[in-house]
Amino acid sequence: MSEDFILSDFLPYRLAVLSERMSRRLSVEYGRTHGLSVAEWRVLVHLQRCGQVSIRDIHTCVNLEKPRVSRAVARLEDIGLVRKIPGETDKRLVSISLSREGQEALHGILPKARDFELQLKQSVTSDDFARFSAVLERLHEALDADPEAPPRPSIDRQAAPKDRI
Amino acid sequence: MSEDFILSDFLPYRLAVLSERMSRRLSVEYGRTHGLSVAEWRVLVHLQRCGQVSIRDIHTCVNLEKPRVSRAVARLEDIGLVRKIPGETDKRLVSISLSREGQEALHGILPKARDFELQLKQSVTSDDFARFSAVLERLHEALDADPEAPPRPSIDRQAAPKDRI
DNA sequence: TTTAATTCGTTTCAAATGCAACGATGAGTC
DNA sequence: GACTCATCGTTGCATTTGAAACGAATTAAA
Repeated sequence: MSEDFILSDFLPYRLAVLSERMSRRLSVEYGRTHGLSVAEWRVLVHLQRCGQVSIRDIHTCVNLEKPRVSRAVARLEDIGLVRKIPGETDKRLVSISLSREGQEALHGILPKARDFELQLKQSVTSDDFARFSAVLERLHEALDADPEAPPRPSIDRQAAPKDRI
Repeated sequence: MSEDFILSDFLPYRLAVLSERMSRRLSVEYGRTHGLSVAEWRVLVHLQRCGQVSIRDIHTCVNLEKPRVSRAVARLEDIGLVRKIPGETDKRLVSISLSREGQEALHGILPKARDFELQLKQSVTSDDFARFSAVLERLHEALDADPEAPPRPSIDRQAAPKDRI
């Protein structure tokens, strides 16, 4: 009976294993040196790129649940890496941005993150990596077409100077 | 200043997002219909392939922390999908295996899992997928060489008939 | 304007998580 | 055997998690 199902050949599992391994290795960099969690790391990086944003914006851009973002931002504010000021026009919104300390923390971490990614990328040819990326995109598209699949996070666009909160 | 770091281009993040999305979609199948968690799903599949195994074996094969495996197995036993009998020779070990109900549950789920994977794979050519797999392997190897990275899970080998607990 | 419906961020609460420690068993050494 | 050390699975416990509910603020509809 053709019942054999090999977990280690199963695509979702394989991706999960590699991803968890990679994330855990990366978290050593920002965790041990700065005591940051994955969520906090993502928030910082997003802010570095997008400037002044709302909780909602972070939520939709970095694939984190809203409460998780809220808590991560709260903690980052406690640590002093982030500023949180009430929205001007819309008082529901909160305007979040990097503090100088936050920028400095990122300066300390980003190079290591880059190095780590580079080390990974260098294990394959750039052509292979490009094809690899294309496959990732195709897999996303396959999920996009599946009504049961959760939505794909938005692209983290640099906010246009006038488009900021 | 070349400080721009684009999260959505960052390999670990990209893998995490795709993986989370895929796992979440998949969990709809076994979660909604059978009330299973990711850990429980992995345990069942591993048992289906490897027969009679210990907690330790599951732990090293399916990339789950030991307590998580222990609890997943305990719950699966409560539900009746799994048998748990004390080890014969070594009384520390526990021999875990699928019950008939567990096998039937898998019969209900595995086809859907296969379909889902097939749907994903069909979005790229088989050649592209093979290259993709090769890159995954190379990335694992890069992590293998990194002393800070967590170990890669063991391959889930079908236990030789005589090698079982 | 008043009312209803939405959106934003936070909080609540129950469940999941994972590290560390534990008791129990087994293996190695003397 | 007695003693130490390692391994197995479980449990304690503090933290994290996320779905749902919430109040506040805004928008849409009546």
